[in-house]
Amino acid sequence: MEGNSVAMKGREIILGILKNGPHTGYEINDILQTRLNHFFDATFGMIYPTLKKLEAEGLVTKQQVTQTDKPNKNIYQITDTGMTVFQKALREPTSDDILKSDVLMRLYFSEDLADNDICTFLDEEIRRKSDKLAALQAQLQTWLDQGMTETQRITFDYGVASYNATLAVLKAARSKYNI
Amino acid sequence: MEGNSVAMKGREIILGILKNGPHTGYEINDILQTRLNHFFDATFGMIYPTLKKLEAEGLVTKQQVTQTDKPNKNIYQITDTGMTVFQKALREPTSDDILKSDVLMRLYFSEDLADNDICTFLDEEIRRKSDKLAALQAQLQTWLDQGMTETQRITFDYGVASYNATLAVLKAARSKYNI
DNA sequence: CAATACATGTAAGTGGTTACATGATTAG
DNA sequence: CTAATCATGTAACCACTTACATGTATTG
Repeated sequence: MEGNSVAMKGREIILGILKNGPHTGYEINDILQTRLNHFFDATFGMIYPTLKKLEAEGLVTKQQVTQTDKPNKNIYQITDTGMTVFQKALREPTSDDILKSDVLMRLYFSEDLADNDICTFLDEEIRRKSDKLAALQAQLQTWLDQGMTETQRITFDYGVASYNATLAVLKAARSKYNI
Repeated sequence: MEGNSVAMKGREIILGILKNGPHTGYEINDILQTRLNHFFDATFGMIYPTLKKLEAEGLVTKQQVTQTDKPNKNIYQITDTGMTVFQKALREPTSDDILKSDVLMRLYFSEDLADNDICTFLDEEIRRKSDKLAALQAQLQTWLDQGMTETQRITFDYGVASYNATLAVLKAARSKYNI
């Protein structure tokens, strides 16, 4: 039906982040939540087990750091093997993106719903997307200061454009209801 | 961290399609691939087992139809219990949408990639999105003729807007490379 | 005095995906 | 002769998700 390419998964994505310097699981989550949030979802429940597996496979190494004022932490660093694995994955053919929108699904099926309910859905989504757009835009300057590649800029612009375009449709739809 | 709402899954989505009339698994796939394609991914490997579970739970009933010119088929119809389950799910609080973009991921990490490789990624994605946009727009008239609700129109407009906005960013990025 | 930032992990579950298996008819 | 349309299913796998468990220091 489609090509047999396989998307980069948590494994490769964590390797990619580690490629630019050693990090803790907590920091990896932070990067994922702020800069990649509009095209990837991360949870600690995925990050820590993946880091453990990566270490067992020899793709990363762990360094334990004892801290007195804060909890102890584990700093992970990518190995040469890890680097090779990542570089190979990066060059595979790309695969289709995957979008699952619960709100669009509700709208699709909402013919027997009251206008009031539909407006609640729309309002919720407008709020959510506005917040995400604001969060993304808020850290552009920091990102630029810390070093943003040209291709990372594309991912940023993509996010902003996507949020703006979909927000416009959502708001236009919302304005047709007198509630 | 976030609300505890749970998105509608394959189960509820199939019930939703069956709510508007009986269908075979094959037809359900068709609807999903054409009208909901931009916000939901369906495969036969998910549809048939789900239909089986739904039948076991008494939410749908199966009617076997023997055909001579084509393979036999099973027509599924929603039951009253199925209807109740669906209507309840529809009224739950909505949850965040989920986007996983392999291409944006590659772009994010592509600093050590040659311009040539980046262009390949961009071209692939432009092609894919153009095709999907064309496919979506191509069946607007059929959809309107067969009966499109106002809220379904929102999901259509959302798709078109999203494709157009992201295509614009992709094309602008592509035009910066002289390849 | 509550929330947030810092920090790491496990166990159980699940909602799928991928690959395989089968096969007739029709259109180009 | 090839591809597409019609049509249904299973088995194995797996990458996560959800929920739980634990704790300090700082900020408002």
